[in-house]
Amino acid sequence: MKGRSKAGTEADRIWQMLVALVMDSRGDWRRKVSEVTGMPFSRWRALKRLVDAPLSLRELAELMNTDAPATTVAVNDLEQRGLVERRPHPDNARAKLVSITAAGRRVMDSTRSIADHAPSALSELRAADLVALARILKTISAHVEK
Amino acid sequence: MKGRSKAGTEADRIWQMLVALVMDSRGDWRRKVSEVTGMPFSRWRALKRLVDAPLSLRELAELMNTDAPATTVAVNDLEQRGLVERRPHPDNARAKLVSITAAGRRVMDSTRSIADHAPSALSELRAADLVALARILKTISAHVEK
DNA sequence: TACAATGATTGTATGAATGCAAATATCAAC
DNA sequence: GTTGATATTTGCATTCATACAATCATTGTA
Repeated sequence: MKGRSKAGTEADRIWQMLVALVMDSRGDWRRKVSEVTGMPFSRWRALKRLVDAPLSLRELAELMNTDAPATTVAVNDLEQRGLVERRPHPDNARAKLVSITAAGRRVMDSTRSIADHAPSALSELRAADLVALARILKTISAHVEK
Repeated sequence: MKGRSKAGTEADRIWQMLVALVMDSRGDWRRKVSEVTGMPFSRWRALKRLVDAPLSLRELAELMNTDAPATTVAVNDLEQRGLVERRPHPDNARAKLVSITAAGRRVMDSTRSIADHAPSALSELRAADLVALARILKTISAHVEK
């Protein structure tokens, strides 16, 4: 369902470089997110998916690549922290819609500015490359948010 | 020590975007590395630091941001798998040098080509942006490897 | 020599991620 | 209305990551 049967598109190779780079030298980012939010990193990941629109637990589970029980536990936790709300699903009495609260948005904002040193290899890029990189990443991020 | 008083903030912000992007949508990469190597992801991370040069346990612990006991456990595991070797430190009888074996290098090679789909936001970038991104990442990676 | 510091190890404890089994309530189809 | 599928929940079991206390040998130094 992705019109892309070849495992090796150019975009995929670039993505692998990105992932390898970040996962290898990601350092303390997870740790810092946990410290700032006071909750496990996985909670932050869940909360992030709810920024744009409410989701059912089923949808959230799918986005997170986990199963329903794990999602229930995560949402329970987030709800007890007052960061999300469970509301009945308008079209389906079985499902529940999970939406982020104002407090939840505040938590997400607080992590947006977490300081993490760029590896020297990045900070020593030519200025033009930095600008280009910033622009490209902005494009990607804007697209991902949707 | 890093000639980076001004460009640092910009580079750091870009780095944060990179990290957030990857950490949020990294999907199954960790999982796949574990599957291919048959060991926890953290072992791969440790092994990666030994590719370039042998390290003492102390040095390895510092690079991984963990403590000595955790490092001992990791090295024990890697040693039992035949991926690293412990040798006496030439200058310090207390320390031991951990070096990667041929089998260890083979494991690292096997993970270099792990397929991971790029998020659609990335594959839909303009061709020129993809090229620029690839070039920039190559520059960064080459620098990091050193 | 005596003593503090270093490097490694063993053991223990805790928090977290992940996956599975089973129960409940609702829906959709027949 | 009975039945099978869907959505959520509870509970459990396993594996990992992480941190800390305590021990032992070695080193450097007073």
